[in-house]
Amino acid sequence: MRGSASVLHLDLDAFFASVEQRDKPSLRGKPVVVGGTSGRGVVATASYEARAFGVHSAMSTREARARCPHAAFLSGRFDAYRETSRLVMGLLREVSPLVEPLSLDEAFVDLEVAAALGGLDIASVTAFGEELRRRVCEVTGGLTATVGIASSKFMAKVASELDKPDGLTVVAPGDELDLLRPMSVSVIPGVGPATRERLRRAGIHVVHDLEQVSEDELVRLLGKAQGHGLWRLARAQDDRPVVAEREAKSVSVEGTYDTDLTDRRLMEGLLTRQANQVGARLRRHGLSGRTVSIKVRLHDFTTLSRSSTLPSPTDNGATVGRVARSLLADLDTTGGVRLLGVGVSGLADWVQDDLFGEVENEREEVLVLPDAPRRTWSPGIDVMHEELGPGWVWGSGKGVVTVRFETASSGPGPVRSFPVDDPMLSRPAPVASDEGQEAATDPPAP
DNA sequence: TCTGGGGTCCTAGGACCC
DNA sequence: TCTGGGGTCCTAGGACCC
Repeated sequence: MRGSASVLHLDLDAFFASVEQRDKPSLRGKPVVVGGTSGRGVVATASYEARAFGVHSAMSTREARARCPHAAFLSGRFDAYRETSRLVMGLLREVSPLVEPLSLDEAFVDLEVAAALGGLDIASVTAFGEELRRRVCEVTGGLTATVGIASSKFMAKVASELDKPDGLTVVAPGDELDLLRPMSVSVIPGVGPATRERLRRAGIHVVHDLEQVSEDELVRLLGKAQGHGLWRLARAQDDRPVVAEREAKSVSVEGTYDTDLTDRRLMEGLLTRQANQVGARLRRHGLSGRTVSIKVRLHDFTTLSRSSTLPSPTDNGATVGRVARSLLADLDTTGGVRLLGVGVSGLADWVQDDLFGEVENEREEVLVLPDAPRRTWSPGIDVMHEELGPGWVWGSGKGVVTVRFETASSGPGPVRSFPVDDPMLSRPAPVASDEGQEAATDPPAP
């Protein structure tokens, strides 16, 4: 905890949904839900208009549809979110060299090293925060952000929760405990449903209760790391620095399927494809890793993981796939599998020279996947019509795709329907996804 | 027809080494 | 014959975060 309010936390409000409302004028002021739109999807972000109907993150999309049937349900455009995030992070780095992104829509900024800041008194940091919010809105084409400023990361994050959306809260040094004491223990990062329940059983509900418990008692209750950490945070003691560069520790791809898988050959084919995506991603970031893991979620939601560590790191999708399939071979999947995933950890930030040419003949790969539809019209994605111009998919089904023709700068536009295979209609090429790259960058068959 | 995807960190036990 | 520690690596699972 510092002597001045010099840690800033910025949170873009309802980020995914707000990007959609910016780019789709007909959705402004309306409930928008971004997330998985198929059978087992969950909500990633709900606009505030949808939250008014009780829709929130992590809720199943089915439940969200029941609560707010008239909302627009969109599958998400991650290229657009990444691009908008890039603009915001760039702006933050202009105001301070020390910026720690937490996700696409959140970051800490260290104000102690910020340029153009008169002082770290309350009036100065408040003015700074307001100016930053104004510039975020400007650079993103109208998105709002909520800012919290305080003497530590923990308190800055708590502060940014207090006046959402489109708000600013500064916690003056010295006021931390008065603010914290009456709050639920779940304001503390790391206290989720399981920890909250253990604390509840011990009669600990709010931060003030936590403060009364000895450090030894907390360690006994929650374990070493969490016990010590919680004891400190309950006293607003937090000296974690803002860290600009954090290196990735793992890379993974997983998927949940609409119906449970029972065919082992199909599972192997899916793992193989995921392994190739992991390999492509490793190579794109100049990484390689030694430990290959698979994740298998059974029909009853029990989740298994298996891993195997190689003698030297790899970024080769075929190698990852071979290990992944052999790990699957040891698991009993009778009853069905709802999720499969492949990951690589133990990363090295160097690519190993392939001196021996990967003596692997992987071209007998089990590719028994059903042909993917040539074009899929997920709700919300951008499309281009040769005569009508740019628009977005409103919905599709029964061989018809419905498009609304509008852009961020056009005002609400008209809706038209087309056959799904209409040659006039196309999807703009993705910016930099894993799709289609893995096959081309795998080593050729001997 | 409950329950995503991409991550991080921690714990605990066993192997292995000194 | 019996008795040690400590440290590191690996594996599986769980909690948590956005």
